[in-house]
Amino acid sequence: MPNRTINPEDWLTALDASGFRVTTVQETLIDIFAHSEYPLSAEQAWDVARQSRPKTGRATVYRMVEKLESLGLIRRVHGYQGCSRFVPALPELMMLFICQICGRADYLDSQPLNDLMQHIEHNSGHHITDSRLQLFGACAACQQDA
Amino acid sequence: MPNRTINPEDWLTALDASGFRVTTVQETLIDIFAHSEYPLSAEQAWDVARQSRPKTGRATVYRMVEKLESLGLIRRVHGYQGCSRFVPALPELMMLFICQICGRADYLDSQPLNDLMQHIEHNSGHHITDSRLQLFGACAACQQDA
DNA sequence: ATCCTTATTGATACGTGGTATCAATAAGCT
DNA sequence: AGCTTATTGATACCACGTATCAATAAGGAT
Repeated sequence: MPNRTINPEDWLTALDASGFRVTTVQETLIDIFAHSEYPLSAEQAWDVARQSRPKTGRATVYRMVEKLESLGLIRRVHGYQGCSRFVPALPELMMLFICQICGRADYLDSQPLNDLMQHIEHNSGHHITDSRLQLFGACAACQQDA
Repeated sequence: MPNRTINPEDWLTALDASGFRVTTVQETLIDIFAHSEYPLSAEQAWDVARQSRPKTGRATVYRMVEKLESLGLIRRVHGYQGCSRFVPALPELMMLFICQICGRADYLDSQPLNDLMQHIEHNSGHHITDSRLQLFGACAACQQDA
């Protein structure tokens, strides 16, 4: 799904570097999130995980999602189907486009958004520390098919 | 909270125009959402509603929230405290700034966002039908106080 | 390689936010 | 005022997520 390659090894390295133990569940779940074609909820990831690792616990999946999010490796998608799905986080690509037809996420360069934020800071007097921009519609590929 | 006046009468008119019956619960809840200083969850609105109308049912509040949202009169805030709070919707002011200190929402003119979207449509080939931009930080007033 | 410590896990129970059901109520037309 | 039917409120229910806690397994020390 991401229009840039995600390397699961990097995520394991990041966990290790943060002092966490590297376990088999983690490897399983990281693989699932890093390679998913679509935004995944914890529940969905749990289903996938149990296919290859049946005794995986539900709480463990939720814990992993929380950990990956707090480490900035995945980020929440605020979509029409709710706000409980996650995609890999790509730091320089903060804008998400979600296709309402195929469900895939496209990552967009955030520079225009940064410019917009600076403009707003200047005009409003607010100090902006974080932003969240998501776009919805029909992706280029799905428009072709229609 | 909104930097523009909300008229509860208009909401009742909108409900009526859509063929819904106008009831006392509706008036109560519309007043609550239209006049709240902060984004409100259904649960919070329920608490407030029961102060003046004790036998108000929980399901009724959820139903009203859904109705008001589907009519475009309130909109969901996707914030750090979750995604279950709502603010009055102001059609021309689609960008929300949420102050992390006082919790208030500020509505910003959407023209720069529209320009950004057009730019992205042109560059990506996607057809954008909806957008959601929220900004977080410290509002001008709260910066003064600090 | 084995032992030891302790982070991590999985099972269970629990909590919260939201929904389905359905009889009772009350809009609003006649 | 009476009738029809949308709306309501109480209850039960469900889904998603979290707390608990004994069992397991990382991974450093020996």
